[in-house]
Amino acid sequence: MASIREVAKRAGVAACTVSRVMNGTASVAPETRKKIEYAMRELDYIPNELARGMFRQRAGIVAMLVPSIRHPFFASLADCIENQLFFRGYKLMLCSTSGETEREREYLGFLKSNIVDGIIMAVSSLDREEYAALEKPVVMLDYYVNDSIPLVTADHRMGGKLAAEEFIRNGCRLVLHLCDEEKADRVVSFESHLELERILGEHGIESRRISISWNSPDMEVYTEEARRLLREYPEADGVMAADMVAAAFVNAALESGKKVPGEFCAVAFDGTYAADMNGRELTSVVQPVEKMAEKVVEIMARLLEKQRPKETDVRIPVTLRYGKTT
Amino acid sequence: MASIREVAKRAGVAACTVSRVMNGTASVAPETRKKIEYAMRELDYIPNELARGMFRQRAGIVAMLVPSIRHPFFASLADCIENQLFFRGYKLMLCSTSGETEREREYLGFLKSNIVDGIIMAVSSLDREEYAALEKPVVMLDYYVNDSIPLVTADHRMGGKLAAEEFIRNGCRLVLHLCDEEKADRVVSFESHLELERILGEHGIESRRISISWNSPDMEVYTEEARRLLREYPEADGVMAADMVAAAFVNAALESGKKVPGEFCAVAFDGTYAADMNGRELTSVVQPVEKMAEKVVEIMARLLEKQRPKETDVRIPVTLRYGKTT
DNA sequence: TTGTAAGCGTTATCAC
DNA sequence: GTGATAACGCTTACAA
Repeated sequence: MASIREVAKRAGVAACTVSRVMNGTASVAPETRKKIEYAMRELDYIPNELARGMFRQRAGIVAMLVPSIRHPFFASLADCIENQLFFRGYKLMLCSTSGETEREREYLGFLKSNIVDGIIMAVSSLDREEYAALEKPVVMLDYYVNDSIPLVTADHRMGGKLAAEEFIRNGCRLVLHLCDEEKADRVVSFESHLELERILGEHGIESRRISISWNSPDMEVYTEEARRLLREYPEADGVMAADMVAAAFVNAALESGKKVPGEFCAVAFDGTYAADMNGRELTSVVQPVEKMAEKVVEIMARLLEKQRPKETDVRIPVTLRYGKTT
Repeated sequence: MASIREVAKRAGVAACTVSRVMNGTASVAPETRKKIEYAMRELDYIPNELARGMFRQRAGIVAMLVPSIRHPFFASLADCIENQLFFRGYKLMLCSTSGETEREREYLGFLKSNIVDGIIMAVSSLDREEYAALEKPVVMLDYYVNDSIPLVTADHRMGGKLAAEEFIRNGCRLVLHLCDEEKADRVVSFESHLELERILGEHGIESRRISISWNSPDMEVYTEEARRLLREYPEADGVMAADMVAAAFVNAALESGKKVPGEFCAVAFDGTYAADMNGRELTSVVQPVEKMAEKVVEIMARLLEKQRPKETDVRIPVTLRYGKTT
């Protein structure tokens, strides 16, 4: 691997001049430039980004922490984010915590080690203090830390409202809604559940909040759980849950002879391709993944350039997409 | 960010002694060690990996190139690979080419720029020569380049055989099978199609090979295409395709009043969670993602350590999982 | 056991 | 317009 000095020697100039040609940081005589460009081509010279990064103290890499890459929602989001980062010249390091707190912590350490320049958090199992202490570019998805750490999230309250209204329109009497475990009350997405409960309550409709872990998406597990819950709540006639879980419920309901819709309604939360996979497309609250990715990366880019982000609390409207389950 | 020199100054020693403590590269007097460890803690010192990488000429990062992160198969594979890399102290940079050749080429450049130490290719739209010219750790999934670039792949021939036998058992007469575009004949996965055709042919069963692009998985597109093809081949009574595509076919077939199975059979290739999402789980040829990831990373790790890999052509057996579509 | 000095490959500063 | 020189933070001879 040719170094800048070898190129310089070959072109009969000093290393810094080669650098100037590459970066256009100063004017170089046309003739000198020619010689240098020739030498570069001849040696098939490619600058060493590791050395550049070392000098500038930046790696050009942004990490994204997710519970599991396989999860359709995070996979979709990661895809969009990678794309946005790419256009701005950053690379994506994708880190799967598998729901392990220790692993999340280890990944966070990448910031201090200068392995990455910033982190996008699509997972959050630590205490606020730990995130607050990072003092480096961090953008949270779905988890409020404090006013100085930007937050981007879908408008979950609105999602809960849209779902509730749909259940009401469908005349449901008992709606199950599944959220992510105990820590649920720390994330913004929990608002959809609160809002759902509130509105349904106002209309005299019952609801049951149920915890489920979805660190690693597995239809078999979900389906088994859905069957169990439908046995436990035989009068349930509605469910709100993440795409795959909602799909599992629809399958289980059909299995047990219920009509969907009619006797059982489902509203999928997220609205990724997973909500479409079922023969009957699921009615879903769609998180605008693309737009979220744009916002996240826009903010991250500003932070990386040491600028203050334009917004630090972005709530992006969701929409209700009508499918065949309500 | 404290540097090693600051730690050294604080502990009243030279920088190299601090380095020795961190890396255990030489014996250090217990007392000195104490002082250094104390200073490190006091300054909250974390070594700068960028500088370390620069010295060792390695980033500690492996890139994986995929057509789309969202695709269930690649998402699953990436998840396992990230996990395997993590245990060996490497990080994963996930790169989505979106099917664009130029973008693939740009990502490959990461090797020469020292941005990553190795690349795992789950995509391949370039000519063999370009891969052969890389001269750095590269492991191919599903695409044979030459004997010196290791290849890991599921045994697609076996997959084709298993699928064919299943169609035969089901008494199918015309089987559609969908593969990825023109370049299809360059990847090992194409063998499943050849084998399917061969065996079906031997049994006097017709088959049609159909090209489809799946760079970005989209159920709507697939379903529309499935409907169209079922209209074009009304006598079709079997299909082999990637999970999501197979699911789309099952949905379309049911829509058009066919019984599944009975009048129409489907064998999904891949067997990710996507094959389970449909209420009727799809009969599928399961690629052992976990095992593939293990092999890939094992080989990559050896290459990164400048050792010769134990195997350079790994074909991992697939299995047939019985679902409700045959 | 420890320190000095050089170097990894790049770029910025300051002369000339 | 160009070249020396130093610096980014770390590690490894080589010396002491």
